[in-house]
Amino acid sequence: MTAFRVREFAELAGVTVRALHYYDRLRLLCPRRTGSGYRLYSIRDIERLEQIVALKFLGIPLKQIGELLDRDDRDLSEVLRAQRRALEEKRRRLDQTIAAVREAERTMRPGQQPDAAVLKKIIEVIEMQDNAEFMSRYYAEAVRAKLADRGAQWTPELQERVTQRWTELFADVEASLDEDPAGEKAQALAARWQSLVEGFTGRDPQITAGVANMWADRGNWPASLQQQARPFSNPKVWEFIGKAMARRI
Amino acid sequence: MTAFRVREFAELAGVTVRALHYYDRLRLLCPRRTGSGYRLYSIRDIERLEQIVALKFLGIPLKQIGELLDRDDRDLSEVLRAQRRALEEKRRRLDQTIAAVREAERTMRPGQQPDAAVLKKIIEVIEMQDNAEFMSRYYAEAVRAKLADRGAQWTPELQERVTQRWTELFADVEASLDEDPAGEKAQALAARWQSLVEGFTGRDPQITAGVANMWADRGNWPASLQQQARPFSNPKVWEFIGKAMARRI
DNA sequence: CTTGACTCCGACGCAGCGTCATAGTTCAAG
DNA sequence: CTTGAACTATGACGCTGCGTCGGAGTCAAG
Repeated sequence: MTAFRVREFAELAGVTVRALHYYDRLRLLCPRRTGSGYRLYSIRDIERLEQIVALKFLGIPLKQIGELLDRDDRDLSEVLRAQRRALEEKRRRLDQTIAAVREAERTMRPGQQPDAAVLKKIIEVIEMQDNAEFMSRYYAEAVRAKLADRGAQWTPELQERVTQRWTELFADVEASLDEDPAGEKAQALAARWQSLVEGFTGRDPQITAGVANMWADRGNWPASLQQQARPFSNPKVWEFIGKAMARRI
Repeated sequence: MTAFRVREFAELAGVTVRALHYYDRLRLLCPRRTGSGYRLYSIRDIERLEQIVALKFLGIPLKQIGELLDRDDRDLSEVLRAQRRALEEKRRRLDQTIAAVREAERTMRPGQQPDAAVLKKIIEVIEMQDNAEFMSRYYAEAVRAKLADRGAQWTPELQERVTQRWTELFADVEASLDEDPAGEKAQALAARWQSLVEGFTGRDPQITAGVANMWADRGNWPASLQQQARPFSNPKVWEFIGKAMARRI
């Protein structure tokens, strides 16, 4: 039976010697040995190596590959499905990231723009991708607010108005959870959402401070909101709005 | 001036305390300190942090982010362009990977197929993606050949014929390097290429052995090939064929 | 026997933190 | 003032998939 030593085998197979050592140590691919300890690879080994490379290419961790190849049953189809889904999700993210960079580049064309404006574009996209981070935007605003001047002209009347707008919007969104996020109704809700965000956090710094504080300190939420069993905590609403906003890009 | 300690700041900004520690140690974001060493974050810090998060989101390494933010000039647009291209390339790869998994899943549906066949599908795609690995396919075949029976019916006449076919094909490809890889001519070349590969490596194991040996041992290439200043080493040819093959998928 | 080309194994490095472990700080309640 | 809970700081190891030494053994040729 013809056999190869690591170097030759590695070149033939298109991997590095180090990788073969590593697979050996992980018990993924353990060749025979000579009396003096040299590795000897044979035909069985190259087939197994090809399988390893193929699965690794799919982004499956080596540890899992080992289990897969040893229990040679139909785990594989399950793994493939799961991996494909993970890859597709990754691609969705990647697409949005690319869109973000394009947008940033476009914004930059004028040339004299400071980095800040460009980077904010990116941040917006980040926040749309993940509901948790989506929320963090308000926290970020909250920081600025706290640092500016706490509750300057944040009158109880204004607070009431803001609260009411958000409450209504949340109620409307909750009532529309089974709509298509790309559909008209959802897009209208997304537009309202955005206008609320911009209207209150973008214009008047004093009002910004007030809104931000409201978001930041859950304990300080007005009674009208607290009564609703923490309405802002309904993840479905955030999820829905996240999707709808994503379609607006 | 209002300031925050790590925990609060981290929650407000949507990152972890550990990350802030890490950014500090990398000199990316170094807040002020209290007398006893506690970190104190202020408004400047959150802006910088937002920029860091944005750039990190694009996949730019932290080290480079530090340099970018410190030299606050138009390096940024250059970086964005480069990063976008990298992301787009990544996306291309991802697409092909997903296609590979889908194909593998499809092949698997019958159920009784051994893993080997499924994984080979994936390997084919891997090799199309990267010229270097594309070449490795022949090396892989070479291993099997060497392990089978060296040079069984690999007569000099046959060797001459094979050599001539490949030589012709290489010459034709080299002459067409400025064609569109998706165009008719290129696709015809790709078809010839594939038929050569399949015709000689797929059918007769004896011939397979011979061809494989030819590919594997550069030193043994027939004089007719060696004369050509290592024609198989012209990376442009491999690149072109790689692209053309990719369009065939 | 020497030389040069391989081989072995062990260990550190990288990126970006997560996760203890150990020790000091702060602040309010008792 | 003390006590305890809740923070904070630093340091070190872990993870992935190897790349890259470094010291030491092996093998075939000259």
